[in-house]
Amino acid sequence: MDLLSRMEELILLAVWKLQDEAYGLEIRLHLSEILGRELSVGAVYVPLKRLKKRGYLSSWDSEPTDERGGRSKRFFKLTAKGVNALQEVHSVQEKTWRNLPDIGLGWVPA
Amino acid sequence: MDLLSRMEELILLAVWKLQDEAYGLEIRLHLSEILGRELSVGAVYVPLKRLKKRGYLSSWDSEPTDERGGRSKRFFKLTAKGVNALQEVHSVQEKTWRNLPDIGLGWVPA
DNA sequence: TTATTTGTTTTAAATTTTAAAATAAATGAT
DNA sequence: ATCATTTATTTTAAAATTTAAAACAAATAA
Repeated sequence: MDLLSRMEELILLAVWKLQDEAYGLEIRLHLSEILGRELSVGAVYVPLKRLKKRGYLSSWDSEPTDERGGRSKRFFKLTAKGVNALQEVHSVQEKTWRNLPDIGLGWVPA
Repeated sequence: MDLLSRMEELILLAVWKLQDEAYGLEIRLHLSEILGRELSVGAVYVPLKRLKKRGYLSSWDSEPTDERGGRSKRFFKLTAKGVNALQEVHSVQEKTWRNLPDIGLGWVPA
């Protein structure tokens, strides 16, 4: 089983966090804020499609809304497999970030 | 400023952890244990070289040892820039993994 | 009907990852 | 001495991922 890539992790976590508002442009906005830089549209939509194809996400298309430009949105939701994959990276992160020795370079993680 | 990729993060953390034993094959062994699967040699050496070129790592070549096959090793050490980059991904991980709502899929990170 | 807004898709280049083969330099065995 | 084995790094090419930009689609506003 392969670990999620960085972007895949960020996108799955964004879907988790955004709950009922997890669709492409909103995910992009959310992650842009967290990263402190503008993500391109493709940087989100391309991996979203891949994650769905691999069964980490499910999706459904909404009805259009009556706002200006309010097209149908494709909403995403984590699958059990998606949660599992997140659990795996989390476990690796736990292992790698724990018990780092002091090497006198000014910072040790909390 | 771009985030470290997953593999870059893992390698920098391995160098940190291994301290005086941070060279290619040892890093590979260490990460293979953590990931629970065999990493190819290139999977470690290729990013190591890139991380050095970008200034996240410094290196020095040891003298050969008197063990069977004990060639000179290239040891790596984190630079201040490397620690900084780790600090950045750590900060993003903090933000993304904190306050995830319960979505009833059987697991919420500690 | 034309412009603007919100949203998704496509595409192609750049970058990263991976596996495999090649190379290098050491000791052990015959 | 020569050959085999071991430890170690380099190179290479294919596959996969990331990214930016352009294209496309469908809605409301003017």
